Amino acid sequence: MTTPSENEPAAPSDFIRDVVAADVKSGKHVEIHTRFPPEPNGYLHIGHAKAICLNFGIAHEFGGVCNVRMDDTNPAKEEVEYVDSILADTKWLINGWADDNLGLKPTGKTPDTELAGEKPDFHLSAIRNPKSEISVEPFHASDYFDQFYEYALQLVRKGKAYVCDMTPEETDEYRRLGKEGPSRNRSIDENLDLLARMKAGEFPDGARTLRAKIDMSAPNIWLRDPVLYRIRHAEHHHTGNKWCIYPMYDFAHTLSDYIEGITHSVCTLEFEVHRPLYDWLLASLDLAHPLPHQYEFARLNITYTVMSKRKLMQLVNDGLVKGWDDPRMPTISGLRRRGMTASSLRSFAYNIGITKYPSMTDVAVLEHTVREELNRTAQRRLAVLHPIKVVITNYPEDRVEELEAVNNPEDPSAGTRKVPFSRELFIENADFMETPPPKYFRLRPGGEVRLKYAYIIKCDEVVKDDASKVIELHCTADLESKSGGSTSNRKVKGTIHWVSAPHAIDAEARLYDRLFTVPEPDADGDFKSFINPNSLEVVTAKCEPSLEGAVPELRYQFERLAYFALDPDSRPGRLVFNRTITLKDTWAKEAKKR
RNA sequence: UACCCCGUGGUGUAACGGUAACACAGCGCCCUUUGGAGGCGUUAUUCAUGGUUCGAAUCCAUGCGGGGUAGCCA
Repeated sequence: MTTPSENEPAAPSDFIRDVVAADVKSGKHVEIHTRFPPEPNGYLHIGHAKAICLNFGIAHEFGGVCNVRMDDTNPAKEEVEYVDSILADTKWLINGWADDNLGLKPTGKTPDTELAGEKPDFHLSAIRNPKSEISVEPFHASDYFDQFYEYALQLVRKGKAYVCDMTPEETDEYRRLGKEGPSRNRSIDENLDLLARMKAGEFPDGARTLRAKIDMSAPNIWLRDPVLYRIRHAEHHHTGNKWCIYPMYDFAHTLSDYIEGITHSVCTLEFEVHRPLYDWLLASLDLAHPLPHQYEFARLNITYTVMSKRKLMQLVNDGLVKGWDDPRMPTISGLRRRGMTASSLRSFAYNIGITKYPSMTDVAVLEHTVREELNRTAQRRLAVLHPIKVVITNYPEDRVEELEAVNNPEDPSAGTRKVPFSRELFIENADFMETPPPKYFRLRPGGEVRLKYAYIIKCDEVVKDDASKVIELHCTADLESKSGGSTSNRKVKGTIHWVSAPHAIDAEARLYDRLFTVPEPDADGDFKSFINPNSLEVVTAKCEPSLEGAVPELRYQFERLAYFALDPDSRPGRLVFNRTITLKDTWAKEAKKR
């Protein structure tokens, strides 16, 4: 019997949570409000999972809210398919943990105008744990386009923004040189007029921009009059053809945080140099306090994989994997299909911590976290991946025994099940060696091994085909050695798994391995040249009959082999299992030494 | 090149001016009807130099190393 609190790992501590805790203690914020703001231009990956666990973790631990927000200000790259997958993956990851802290909004809802002090202001509050009868959706930066435009006008009127006529190339050069451009000192009226005409669609793409007027000689590039709006005559997945000018990240992101009442805006390190601009925007507009503050942490890197959305998209588009949710992908949907649970991903996120050091996490940490949970929870089953036939010559042909097998030795409440035993069996090909090396204690000619839950058998005869390939083993069982019996105490060194041949059911087993052969595939050269050619092996497994009732919710340990999860490709009578992760195999290490 | 950030065992993190610790990985042993799990043990750490201090991983300076930014991407 476990209580919910026991299911949750102890809340971690890090420099960002320290700040939040201090802000709560000082009364700076009444309610903590974070946000998870992905751009819908790809699927979420395990790096996003780190960000989700951080942002939702903070909301959860401090009784606050975390908004899911589509940062959709670039119509050229974004699609609804991604919006849908992002929400689904996020919900899956926080399910049963931080559902109550998920901030969404009623479908179609946009900000309300309120009076903040003497000035009009815009707010959009989150509803958490929305009632099922109302339709909800994630927040969208594109829902604030009207407000953004109002704020842009405010900046222009204050003389803090101007319409710039330079080409992209000129803009780059002037910024590099720290030189002021010719349009910089236009009158406010002219800027207002030009901005209105930009919005009205009078100019082609790229003809003009709206720029913040800050300081072209600032040491920080992002303070050298950054672009706030650009002209893009493009249809937007959420706002259609309403706009032909679109706000840039810094402008939209900062004000989205403000509009949603975000208290702690947590992002990755590459935005660190943008923080002065974030603060400048908030300070330059007349906004009600308290204002949000930005904090940065290091993004996740893991060995033997790649993490950037661009590279993941290449793998998909080049057909190197079967889709965004291919179980070899580090995407949330891929890891889920692989059989990793949301709770183990959360544990992983807690284990790796939050710092500003650009680290490379050993994939072994992820694998360990997954094994740790699966060892506690997975149902044990007998299945043979690479079968070889065994005939128990002294066992009657028509006899079948139902043997009792333990479902989970780590959890007695998981109970037991019956497994049929008969004269003809399959065992794992690797569990027999004709001329074994030292320290090999499985089956060999003349040798003995225990069949788990059954008898000790002795290999009498090795049957080979014309090509000298071993195709069958003839063995005799010590009928007195049956597991659980009064004379079952005989010890032999090895115990192997098996499946009764006439009772076995076939299942497709997809044996996944690391996608890349090197720890840092994107360190140098073309990452695609390091693809592991053996990242997927498909075999027909011989499974104990109880696996017929396998369900996608459960995880299975095929004893002595690996953890498996049912794949969505499964159909009645045609099971497909994905290998989530192998058991740690110390024999493999022993064998490797020789 | 300029600006910003970061340097603690092999890897990832903790220690918040007071005995450098935890996890993973590695190695060894024990146990085992999963060569799994578990138990026990073990190897190995503050980038460098100087300064402040009774005392520095922690504060300061310089150097070195790594990362980020320099899109009308986010």
